[in-house]
Amino acid sequence: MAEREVDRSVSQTVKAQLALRDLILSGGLRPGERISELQAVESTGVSRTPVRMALVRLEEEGLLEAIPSGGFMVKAFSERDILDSIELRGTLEGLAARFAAERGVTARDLEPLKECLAAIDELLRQVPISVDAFSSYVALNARFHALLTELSRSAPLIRQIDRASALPFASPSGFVMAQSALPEAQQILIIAQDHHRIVIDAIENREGARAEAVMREHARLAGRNLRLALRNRTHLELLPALALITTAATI
Amino acid sequence: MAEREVDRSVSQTVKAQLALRDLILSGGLRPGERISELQAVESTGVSRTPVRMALVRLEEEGLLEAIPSGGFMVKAFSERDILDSIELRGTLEGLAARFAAERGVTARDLEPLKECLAAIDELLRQVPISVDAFSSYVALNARFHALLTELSRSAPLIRQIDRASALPFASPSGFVMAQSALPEAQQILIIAQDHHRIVIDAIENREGARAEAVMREHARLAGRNLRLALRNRTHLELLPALALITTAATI
DNA sequence: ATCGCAATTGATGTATACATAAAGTGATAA
DNA sequence: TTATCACTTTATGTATACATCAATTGCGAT
Repeated sequence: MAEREVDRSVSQTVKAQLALRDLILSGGLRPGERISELQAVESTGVSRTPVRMALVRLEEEGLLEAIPSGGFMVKAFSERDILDSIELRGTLEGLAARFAAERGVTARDLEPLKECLAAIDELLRQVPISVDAFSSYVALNARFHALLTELSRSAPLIRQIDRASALPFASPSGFVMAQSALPEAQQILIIAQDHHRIVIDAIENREGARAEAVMREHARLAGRNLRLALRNRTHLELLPALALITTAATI
Repeated sequence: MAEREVDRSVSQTVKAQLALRDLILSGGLRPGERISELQAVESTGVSRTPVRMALVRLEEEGLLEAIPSGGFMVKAFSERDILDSIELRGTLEGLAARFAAERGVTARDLEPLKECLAAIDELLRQVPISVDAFSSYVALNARFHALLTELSRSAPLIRQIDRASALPFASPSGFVMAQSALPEAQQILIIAQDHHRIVIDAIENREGARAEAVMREHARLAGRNLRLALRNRTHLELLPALALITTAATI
């Protein structure tokens, strides 16, 4: 099989999973539409077995829904679903922050978090934030959230947060890029960074309730971003997962 | 293939999943032990394809862990892992209760919940609680928690709670049976039922914070049950999932 | 013209064969 | 006696063939 130069270092299953996820998030499949395995075989270039594996994993991931009679379809999400998913993530991250505060962390544990904080501070120093700076922010923000989650030292919680953040519109950086065209952008990033600073301070001082509350509020910034982006209808193409949102307008 | 009368109404995948889950929870496989697919084929009587499907689903369920070089092994849990899983479920159920309170529910929505409440009241009226009554309680308790979760009317949250409760030791009724031999049994059930009553009252009065707090505390009863059962080492055989707990003693 | 039944088509669920990679074992050399 | 290398065995990952079930379409009867 030399029809194309495939990277044999990754398994066919992973390849199918990535290809199908991209296809779904890019809107190649409409919500509610049944995904035919044969059609998926054609799209991905792998055989049915890894395709089936990928479909099962994407269902667990939340992007697909099992059809009772068999097979899978693309899941549809309402705006409420997305806001709930964000609130859910905030609740879980709040629990992680509380665990970290209550159980205590060492100065060494906080080091990478504080480096992240400083790097974001550096980014926000430029007054008109460039698009490149937004991309850097997304990466740093994702790193900060991952480190904070690990600070809980709770494997079950880390696992659950990862699963809750798997949905792209529920992830900590899901709607940051949507801000890049908004005038409120800089203010929102400054507020978010203040949340970051506060949660670290609360954890250092072992203030569990404060750490939990601020992380909950922090997540709600993503909800504000979503509503702003939907209302202004600006740069919606920057939000890949928006193809899955079923609004009254699209029906 | 007439070697045994198999129920063809359920899929082979489901059959394999149930059989393997029972095998794991009953301690047939030791934590950390690699699950051979061929061995699983022998145990379940189905072919490799549905076995592989079942293994993937059990991994997503949290009972198995993927081995980097391929295949799966039985996951090991510490006592801390289990307590964290319970706290996690309590946090999610608390969020569900808060959603229900804040968004409001109709009297019709609460009807089945109150019937559940009354049925449990009836059960607790007998002074020495029989083992049968404990079994009935487990069923009613599971129903109450499921109904309460649905009261949130949030599909993403319901989904996440189901996933968090999939681990048997994290489920609302995971450690109830362990109480059946304890003298504190009746008191704990009375306290639990009081929590049930309070959360309904809070939801009716749209007291979101109260509903959330009481559900969090309610989940912690399961943690108390676990610690009691582990300390007394009594009727541990009633707790199927205990085979997965890696304590200092078992190493 | 419409409703119902049957047949055909196409889907998924399952089984198995094959290839590849990893792990374990044995032998040989230091 | 121990360590290393090679070989064998066995595992998983993948592909494909087959069976079964559901859905759709077409034909016939009312």
